[in-house]
Amino acid sequence: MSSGYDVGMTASAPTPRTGVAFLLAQLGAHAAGLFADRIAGLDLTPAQAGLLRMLAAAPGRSQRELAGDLGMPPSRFVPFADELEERGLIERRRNASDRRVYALHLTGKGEALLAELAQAGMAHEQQLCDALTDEERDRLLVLLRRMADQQGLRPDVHPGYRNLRPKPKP
Amino acid sequence: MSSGYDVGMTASAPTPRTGVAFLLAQLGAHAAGLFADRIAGLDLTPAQAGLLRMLAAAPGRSQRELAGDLGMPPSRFVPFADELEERGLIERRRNASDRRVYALHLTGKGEALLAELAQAGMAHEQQLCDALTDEERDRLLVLLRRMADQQGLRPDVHPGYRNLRPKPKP
DNA sequence: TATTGTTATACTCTATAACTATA
DNA sequence: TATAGTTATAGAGTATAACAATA
Repeated sequence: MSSGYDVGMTASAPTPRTGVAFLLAQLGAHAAGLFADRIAGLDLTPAQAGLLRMLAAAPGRSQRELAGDLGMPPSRFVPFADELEERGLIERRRNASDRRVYALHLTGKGEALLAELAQAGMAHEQQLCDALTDEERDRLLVLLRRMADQQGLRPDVHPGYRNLRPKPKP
Repeated sequence: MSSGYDVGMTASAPTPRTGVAFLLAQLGAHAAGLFADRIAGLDLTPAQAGLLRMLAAAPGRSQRELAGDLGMPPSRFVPFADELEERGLIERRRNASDRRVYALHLTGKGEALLAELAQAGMAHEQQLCDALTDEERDRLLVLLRRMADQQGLRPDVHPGYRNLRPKPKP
């Protein structure tokens, strides 16, 4: 096999499969994809789920703040929030003292969906950690938390929303 | 703080920050982003780097095969390969026995760039594992490999190419 | 007739930049 | 004048499907 070429240090590719970095990227994309598929059953995209969680954690923030945390421009946030509002999951409330801003809140229906989301999240976690014992999972958690911390990643809020869209149903 | 609502199990969001799944997605996206930034200095996108590595590991494959492994339709692969060919990094060779297919190969220049890519990959790995001792990194590697294996992820080939484009330079 | 590589087209998404209403 | 939200528009990127050459 292996026809032509071989200039000096060809060898078996750089450091791809071997390294932690590659495995993290691979597993991370895999995890995000599985999660997207799972919550598609709730008619939610990862970004929508992210907003619901953010509103539960800190209600009443402005659209611009939320858009910033989700990594999207305000202009894109508007139709994004529109859909969730039309579905009765979130609510825009005018601020009396500054009538330019909307304070965003979860509705009762939104809270209920968030509970379903929690269950989906737990099942997702189990599916992903199926190859690990409980003790191993704990040790993994410690290491990953330390890495995330040292890399300056915020404890909550957006992994790689941005480019995840729902899949068509063939 | 924390105005309105609180329907039963509101609490502090589902299982986001806590779980392995979320941390993997977060760290994975972070790692992919850092790597993209780094190799942008070599005028390469992650997908381009992926193709170079694939050609080093298994030269002479057809465009359709490669496109499939990269997760892109053949129609998209054509201009993708065109650019790399114009830059003199890869080479299309007609198959004499079946003149429909092109066998793709790295050029000498491509091999040289691959060596630079290897260095970038090693620096990337170090940057990401900065918070870990060597022993911890080894233990992490064992756990991640086992997870990836059990999840059916192929040992090499594409993490989350697809949606990673180069950034504009402001 | 089936398959490789290629081109063309139509569609989705996105960011940029105007616009309005409040301040 | 500056800022929150909104709308409009134009551009990039994509997949789908048609096409040509070869089998």
